[in-house]
Amino acid sequence: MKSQSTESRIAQLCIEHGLKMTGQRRVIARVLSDADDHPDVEELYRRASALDSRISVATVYRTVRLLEEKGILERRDFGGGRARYEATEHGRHHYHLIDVDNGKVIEFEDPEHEELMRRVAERLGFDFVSMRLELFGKKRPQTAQAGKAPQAAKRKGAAS
Amino acid sequence: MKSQSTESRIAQLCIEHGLKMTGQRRVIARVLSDADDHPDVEELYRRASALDSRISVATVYRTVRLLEEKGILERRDFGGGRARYEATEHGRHHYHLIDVDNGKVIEFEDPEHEELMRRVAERLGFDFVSMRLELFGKKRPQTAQAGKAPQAAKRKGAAS
DNA sequence: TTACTTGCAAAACTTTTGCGCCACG
DNA sequence: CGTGGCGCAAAAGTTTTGCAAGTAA
Repeated sequence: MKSQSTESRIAQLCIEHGLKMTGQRRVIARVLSDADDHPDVEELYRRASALDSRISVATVYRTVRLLEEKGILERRDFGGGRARYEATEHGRHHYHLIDVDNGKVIEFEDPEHEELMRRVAERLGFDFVSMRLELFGKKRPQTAQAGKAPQAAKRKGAAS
Repeated sequence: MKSQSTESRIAQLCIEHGLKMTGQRRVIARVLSDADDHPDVEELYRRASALDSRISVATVYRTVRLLEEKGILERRDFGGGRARYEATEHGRHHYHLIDVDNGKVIEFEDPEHEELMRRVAERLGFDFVSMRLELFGKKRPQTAQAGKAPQAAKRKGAAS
């Protein structure tokens, strides 16, 4: 039985990967564990700073890069010029539908998908490591869904 | 019957979209039409310059951005820090498998896929605009396929 | 003609890094 | 204690932009 801990889920993974757990990493790990969206570095820095002001943005960059290399995080590009991050999922994957009119991100699942991709990788002689799937769409006018001031997505700085 | 033209395929699309066809755009359009890989701006600039030296990199940036907005090009992120471009395909889509050990990109098809994604978009109340699918994998040692000096992929500057 | 496009160079941004100090293990 | 991490500020790298001049339609 695994002893319960006060560490966040991601902090646990860091430990399992043999990383030195500094105060800063613990804070960043908690922020990442609590996030249910796709923050960029600037946003992670903002949230981490709120918990502990002794954190620099350079450390956030170094940490997300490290965690990505360890496979704990995955980097996404939703087209706002900044990389965005979310925890790697094992098993139940989800994907992203980006509304091209406002940059909003909607998550969706598609259970068959990963198995499909594993087979593709295998057919090509590769072991599956990870994947990204981004779907871009335009909200359909349609059913009693009044337009909510559709504003063109700026190129820099899209939303969650 | 469509009259045959000396314009490249992409140049034709530019015209159909009502874009003013300058000499620079024609050259860039030709380079893009001829490319069967995924060049970044620097590479496009290199190829375009070889055809006509009176082109600046700023114009390449402006042009790919314009063509992406028109839906003529699609931007890709294969993790080298620079955006890469390829012509939008209608119908027979292809996807990308990136070898995590050396950054090489392998294309593959998966005919069911687009239809699958169209249905997902529809289910969520969106019209399908485009999609990206990137698969990351590690070459399987296996069958009489001797290792070809697997060198870790640098973070900046991956290959074709 | 006239609005749009280009080249050039500077600016804007995101991300990485060198260095001296600090802290986890 | 020693190796590795941190903050700071500078550097590096990519992409955008202001402006004056040129060009397609």
